Amino acid sequence: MNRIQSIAAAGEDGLLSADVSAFLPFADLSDAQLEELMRLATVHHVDRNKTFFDEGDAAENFYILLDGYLRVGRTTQDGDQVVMLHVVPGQMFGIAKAYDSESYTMTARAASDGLALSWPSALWDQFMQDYPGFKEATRKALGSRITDMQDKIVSLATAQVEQRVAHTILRLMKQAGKPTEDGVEIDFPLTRQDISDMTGTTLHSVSRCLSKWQKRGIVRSRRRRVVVCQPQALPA
Amino acid sequence: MNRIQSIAAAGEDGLLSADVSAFLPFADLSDAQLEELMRLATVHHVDRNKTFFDEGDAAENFYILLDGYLRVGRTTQDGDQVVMLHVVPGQMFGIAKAYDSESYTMTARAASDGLALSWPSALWDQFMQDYPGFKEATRKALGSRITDMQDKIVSLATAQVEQRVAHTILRLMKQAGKPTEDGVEIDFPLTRQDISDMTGTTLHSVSRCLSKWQKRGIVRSRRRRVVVCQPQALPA
DNA sequence: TCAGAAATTTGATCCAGCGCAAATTCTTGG
DNA sequence: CCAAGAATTTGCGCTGGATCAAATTTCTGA
Repeated sequence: MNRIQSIAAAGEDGLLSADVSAFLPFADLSDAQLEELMRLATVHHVDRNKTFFDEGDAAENFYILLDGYLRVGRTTQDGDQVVMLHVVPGQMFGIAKAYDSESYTMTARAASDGLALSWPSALWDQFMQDYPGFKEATRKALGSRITDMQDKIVSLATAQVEQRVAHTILRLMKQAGKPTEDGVEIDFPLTRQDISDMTGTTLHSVSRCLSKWQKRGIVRSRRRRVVVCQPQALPA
Repeated sequence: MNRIQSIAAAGEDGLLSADVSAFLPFADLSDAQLEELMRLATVHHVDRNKTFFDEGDAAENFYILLDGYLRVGRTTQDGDQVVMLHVVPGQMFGIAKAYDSESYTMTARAASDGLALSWPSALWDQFMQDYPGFKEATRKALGSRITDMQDKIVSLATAQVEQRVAHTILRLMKQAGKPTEDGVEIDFPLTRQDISDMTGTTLHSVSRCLSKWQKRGIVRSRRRRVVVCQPQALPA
């Protein structure tokens, strides 16, 4: 049984698009280890706009995203969404255990239909010990989150709306860009409202930015889709 | 030789105000371990507004603050300071190693004259292994930083200037408040400019907030000093 | 003790971007 | 294929807060 098959078997799902052993946390494991890993895993399919977990929930599991994209963020009392980070395939999420938290501090929502594996948080310390890549991957995940959040704070504190939207588009393009004939397309459904939730502005302002840039040929966007044609022409 | 003396000896400084063994990272160590710890440590005195390290510097050391307060943040191309977090005595800082970074991502500046110990980053993994409290303290430190940064992002993305300033004052009061006859004083020099660097606004707007609140008896502030008289009366 | 620097206050003006409203376009389930 | 919902665009007026300017207060070092 090869590795992809072992995942597939665990998930009763012949169509998994990713090979978990290719992901850093579980690199360099024996087939026996991988089988054990998969035996303990739970497979989650989550439809677009549904959540894997909500802020405040007890942190019962930690996850790895196999396919799809997630928006992770908070909701304020008056209903504003604030999206703090995106998760792309191969990344861990729901890793409250990594920083001593008993419950999730954010909500993880599928931006496109999502497929993930999870393990009970009780296994966290064991994974940290047993799987060499796991500790490493955790460090890297924390590092990229912290620097992303720092960037976001600087941006919110000092940049104008246009620049914040531009930076966000560029980051998404790098994280989840797919080359097309006339530019790089962001590979999941992305509304004006989504972008405004990421940048602390309104969907109206985002729409105005995109319209302006489209007139200049910098981007091409349609409903839920954004293609970046001239990345270097985006402001600042 | 008691513990305080062992620190003092290491620093050729008879006046250290803190006992490092009382700090979580080094709790429950033997005297022999503490002496070894201190033998490897470097003592740093840093004047107000001077830095322990600057963003981009190679992360050669990690630190524990013994006395004073630090502002940790970034400077943008056009000179804006953005302060992301404060460090109070007993906390670790400069812990780039905890999240897989080769260089410091922020500048650590003394808000009041600062006293800290540092160790070479090469010792990080050894400390994580040998000192039971160290791993624990690292997790907690990462956790509180991440949640603080999340709060800050939500605040910047959704709250008005007044609320952001109020939240910041309250947080500083909790972290570094000293009771006085007519309220809780923030225990380090804090200018209007400093507060605006923390809240993504201008010193003028901060001054207007404080003036208004002072008229209502909510705060009492003078040059570089802020006393909170009625915390519950601050907006939101 | 005094001069200059640093910090604060306050007024006046202006504009980026929010809130609101309405029309339009795109998508989907029945 | 159509109806209803979802997403987007665009115009307009208003305001929170930035920017500019200047006076005042507080502190520090010579």
